[in-house]
Amino acid sequence: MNDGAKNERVRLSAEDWEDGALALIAEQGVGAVAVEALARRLGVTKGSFYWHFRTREALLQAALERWEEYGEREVLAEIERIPDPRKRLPELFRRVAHEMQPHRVYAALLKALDHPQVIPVMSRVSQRRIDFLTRMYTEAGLEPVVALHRARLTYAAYVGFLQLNFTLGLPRISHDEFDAYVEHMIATLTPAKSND
Amino acid sequence: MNDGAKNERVRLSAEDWEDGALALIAEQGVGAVAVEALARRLGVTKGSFYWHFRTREALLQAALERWEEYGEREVLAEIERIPDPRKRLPELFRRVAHEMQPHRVYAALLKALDHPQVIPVMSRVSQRRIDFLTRMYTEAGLEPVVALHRARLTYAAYVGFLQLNFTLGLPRISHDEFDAYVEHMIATLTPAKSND
DNA sequence: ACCGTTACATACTCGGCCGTATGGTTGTCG
DNA sequence: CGACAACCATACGGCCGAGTATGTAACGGT
Repeated sequence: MNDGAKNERVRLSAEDWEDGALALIAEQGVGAVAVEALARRLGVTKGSFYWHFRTREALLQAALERWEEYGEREVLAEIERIPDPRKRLPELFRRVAHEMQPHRVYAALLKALDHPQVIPVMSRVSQRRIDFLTRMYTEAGLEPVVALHRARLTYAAYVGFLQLNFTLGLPRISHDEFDAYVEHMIATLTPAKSND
Repeated sequence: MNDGAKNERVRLSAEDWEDGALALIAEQGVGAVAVEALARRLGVTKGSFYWHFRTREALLQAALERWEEYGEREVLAEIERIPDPRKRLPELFRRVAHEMQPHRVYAALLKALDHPQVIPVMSRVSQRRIDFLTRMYTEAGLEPVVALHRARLTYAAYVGFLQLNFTLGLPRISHDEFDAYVEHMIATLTPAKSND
């Protein structure tokens, strides 16, 4: 079917531009998504771009929606397959902690919350994730109200961690120390095994 | 002495421009700090600006350093005067939770971490605050390593909260619910009173 | 009263980036 | 093999914001 070779002189599709935009966002932030720059990056010129998209805004919109679509999904589904509800959250934390790539886009979008286009996207994504955490905490035995607060706290810690660590480069934490930090998080934020 | 009337046609000083820049940052973000816009806001023109500063970058630099200088200071000092170490952190949390103004600049700067000038400033400020938290946790009875992790977690939660709540406007949390959230944070992150 | 310094106005240049216009090339299908 | 559509290049117009050049008004000291 559609062979997806992305190198050499093949004609581009709208999706190629969207992927390119997302790559640029991950590397240099939303502000770096300029038409001519992206065109050079893809080995073509503006003329091509304005055939696929009416405006730069349209590209950003499409790219963001594409990212929102293709986000999480697998991870959360796998977590829900774990039978013991109390083992889900620790597993989720460890899983999330050891993938770096998906976070780069999210972190870049956090830095770009002045651009009005990204706000609704980030709102929806964050809200869904907090809802998911709330469910997990509830099923792990917390009262509904407590679960909601704990979910917010957890997700805030996640967001803040992203900012502090690879946006700011706070003293390059070592790999072992990072693992210890994750375990500390689990111990602090996760309901203890013996509890009700 | 120096009458500080900021209205009407008085001559401006460099500090006035810096304060104006900080106000603009708090309201519309770092990107909104444009020379001509700021000049209009102050009732003058560019001509004035380029007398006080060599470049726009210089203004930003000065404004950021001014903010870094005039930051926290009183709050942290007051906290340290509380005799019982275990009562300090809860008090700090409640204090911080009920001031909104100082956070606006910090939140705006979080959204502006693509601008290379703000990164070192934010790094220093964040690092100092984490160090402070680490000391507080240690004095409250935590092991040094645990205290460091807990401090990072706490500060990450703070940063994340800012992003999620008045950068994104996640479902406008009510005042009462917010207080409950803060108490939940204290209960979760603060060493229990009976413990060692 | 004068004069230099401080503070500001006005009018320009210049570069970056968006968007448009138009013409050329590469496919593919009857 | 011609024709129509998909895809791209080149060239241009225009806005916006930074920075420069230069002239001018207020002030403070002597």
